[in-house]
Amino acid sequence: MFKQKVIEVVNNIPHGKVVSYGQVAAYIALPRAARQVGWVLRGMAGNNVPWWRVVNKKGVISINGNFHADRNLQKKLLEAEDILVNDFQVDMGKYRFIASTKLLKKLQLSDNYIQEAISKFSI
DNA sequence: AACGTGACTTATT
DNA sequence: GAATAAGCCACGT
Repeated sequence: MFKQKVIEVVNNIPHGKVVSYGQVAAYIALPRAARQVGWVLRGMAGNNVPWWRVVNKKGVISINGNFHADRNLQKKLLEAEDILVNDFQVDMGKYRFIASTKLLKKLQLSDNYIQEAISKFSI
């Protein structure tokens, strides 16, 4: 299930780190399903999922005053993990979490795809 | 089955 | 850079 995989990836983001939607999508072998990642996360508020560690590619909090969740809450949660949030933006170069090959293997990705996925988001 | 909707991304101008 | 356009795909109607 798409939803389950998203949850698994998000649950593996360490404290104090963030990932982008596209990153999560790439980690579940659907590199172009970034929107759906957000769609899943939309329903995750209140669950035991660190949804606030997911931001868009620029490191900006992608919530725009929706009623589901608000960006001030996300900002607050990030800051609670010692992540600097400046004008709803975090420094991706500093805080981006790069998945380990171990984790990606666990997600049943092929070896060559793993290399691709990792290099894509590395500096 | 068809269509609209995005907590997105990429390419183009 | 900003604005635009076009992909993208799970999901509800």
